[in-house]
Amino acid sequence: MDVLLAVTLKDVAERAGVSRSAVSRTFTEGASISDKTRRKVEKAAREMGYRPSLIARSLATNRTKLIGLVANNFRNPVFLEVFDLFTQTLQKRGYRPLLVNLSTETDPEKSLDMLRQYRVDGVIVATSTLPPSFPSAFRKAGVPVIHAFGKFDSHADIHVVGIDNQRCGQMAAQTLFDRGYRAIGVIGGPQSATSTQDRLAGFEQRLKQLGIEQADVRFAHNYSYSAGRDAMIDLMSEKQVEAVFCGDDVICMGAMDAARSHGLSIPDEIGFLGFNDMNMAGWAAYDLTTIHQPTSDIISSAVELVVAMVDTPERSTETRLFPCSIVERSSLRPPPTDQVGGV
Amino acid sequence: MDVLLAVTLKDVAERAGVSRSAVSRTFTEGASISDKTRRKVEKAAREMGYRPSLIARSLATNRTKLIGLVANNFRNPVFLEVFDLFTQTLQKRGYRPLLVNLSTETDPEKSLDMLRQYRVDGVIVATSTLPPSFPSAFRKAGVPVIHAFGKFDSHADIHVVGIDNQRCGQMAAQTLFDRGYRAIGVIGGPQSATSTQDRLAGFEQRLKQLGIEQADVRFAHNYSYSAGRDAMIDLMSEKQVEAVFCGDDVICMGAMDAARSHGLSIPDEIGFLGFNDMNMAGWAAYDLTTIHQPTSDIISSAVELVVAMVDTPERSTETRLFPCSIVERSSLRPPPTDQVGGV
DNA sequence: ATTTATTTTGCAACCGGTTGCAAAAAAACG
DNA sequence: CGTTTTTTTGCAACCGGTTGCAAAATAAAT
Repeated sequence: MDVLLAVTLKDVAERAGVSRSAVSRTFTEGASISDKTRRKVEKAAREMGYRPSLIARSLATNRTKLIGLVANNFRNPVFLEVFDLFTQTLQKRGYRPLLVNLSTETDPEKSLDMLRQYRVDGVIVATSTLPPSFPSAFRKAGVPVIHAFGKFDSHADIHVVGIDNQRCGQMAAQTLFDRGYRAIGVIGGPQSATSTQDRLAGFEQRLKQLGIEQADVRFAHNYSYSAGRDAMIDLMSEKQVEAVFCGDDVICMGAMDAARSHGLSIPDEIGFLGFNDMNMAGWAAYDLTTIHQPTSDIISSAVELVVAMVDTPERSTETRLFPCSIVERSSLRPPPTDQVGGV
Repeated sequence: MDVLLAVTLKDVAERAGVSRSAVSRTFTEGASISDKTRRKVEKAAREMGYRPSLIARSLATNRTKLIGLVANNFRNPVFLEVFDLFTQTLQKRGYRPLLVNLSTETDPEKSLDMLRQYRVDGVIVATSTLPPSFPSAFRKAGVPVIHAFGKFDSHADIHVVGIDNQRCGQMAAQTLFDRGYRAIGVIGGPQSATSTQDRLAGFEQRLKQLGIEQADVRFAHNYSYSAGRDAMIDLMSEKQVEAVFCGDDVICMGAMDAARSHGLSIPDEIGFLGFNDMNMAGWAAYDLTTIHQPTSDIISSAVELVVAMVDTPERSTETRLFPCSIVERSSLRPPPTDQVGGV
């Protein structure tokens, strides 16, 4: 049998013949302790297999080194990258992610409550499908919070790290226009998502500026292949478009397969523009031209910010936006080559 | 400004005019408390926005309600389902997952240590690419541990929940044989993964029993599309096979695309059998015939078991295996129809 | 109305650390 | 060497809860 009762500070102190404070200080960064006692303590600790209890420390210091990570979109492959990056980045800084899965939770209040009870040092809300009121609730509770992938708001009382969705929508419209597409469809993400709304707004605005017909719009009811396929089937049943701008790569893949089953070839008969540039976008079966969202920038920035807020809770609200860019593959006609001197 | 200092037990007790114990009991399941005081306390608590500190409770009860969730495979889409299910299942039972990302961690000991310091109530190690010695380390430290997707061992000192990989390998071989494939290739997952080894062993054993040529084997160096593609390119350069059994659906998709770029059509000229039956396997561009791994059974069982172990740490070691099954799609020739009375 | 059994309550110790403060020890100074 | 300054140390209180125990209050039985 093994040590079931954890060895405590007191045990080590007794063995090393010092006070409990001395042991505590040995394991506290920057505390005043002589080399001699430190060595004594470390020896005793090693021999007994002592590890300080972060729970007890948290209670005393009022810092848990836990960061809540709230998401409601577990089935979308972008979240693989998101989780991977979040966990790694937090880990590197000595923090731990406490995951909250909101995908089925009926009552977001519940999880807010849960995170508060665990006294997390901060929260990162990583979703664009929750209303800003949700992250706000944390702020009201005095918990540092970042809304990653969120909407930046004029009244902005919470930190946002993400992209300018409206500008991305404009970029999408311009891209399709430049390649000669005129009859255009859109398959957005869930209509309630702020990212969907903003991208669509930018998209339509630019189309208008360019003076072409407004796009035919559908919304996928979630970020999934089948939702994309269904939306595309619906779109095709009603209108013939030359290109489709999708609000997410997975949705786009579903839409592409729907188009193919309908006998259309990509990009000759119909073009597709995705969003996110997730890993799979490069897979040969789709080889998707898409708008790259700088996920890893967003995440490291969000982590950096939330960690900084732990020490300066009242820093003024910031919005950090990163630029998106087109990733050229083969689901759209190529851009016109700039023939110098050509007419 | 809002309440920055959290309301404590004492504050509520004073306001309600009762002792601290009374407040504590109000928030403790099954404690002895009269309805009258409970109501008084609840009223005061509500008015002050009191939420018990789980940190303090953990310290006093020696239970954190945290379950460590260790994985090293964040980029494989199966893990979307895994995370989604794990977090939800734990949440439902009042536990929280404390995520550990081992994908880049050079030293697994570090994270073990971290989890111990947080005094997690239990650990679920969800990977087949770590040696059994890793979960064992938790056990030695007196922390309940489950190895999900792990290898069940004869000397089995840790609980394993997963599948019988060897039997699955046999099933794969039999399936390919039944459909008339004779020149067969295998693209396994990473060679060091126990799941890879076991499946391969079962596969080869069955081929031998069936008296056909041994398979040509390659290993993908990780669970990724590109690793699958590379392995397939390598395989094709050396030998012409009629069908390939892949150790994972993502690997399989990479392999399929490699075959297609090589001009082969699926399933007419080459067949593919995947593993896992992840969501994407049903996507039209691949439509993969694959072996279904009952992920959700494995996960709910693992959670159930780890939670049970919190109360009975010394329950005897269990191995829980769930059956796999073939999911018929279109990447393999159809099975021979059983012509009654036929020759 | 007593006596007895049951339920509810508060006291106080404890969980395992941290930290301000003053005393003790060590180092620097004259 | 004695003094002054700096560093190290231990004491004791605290973080915010839980819980065994005995006293107090209530309910049941006689």
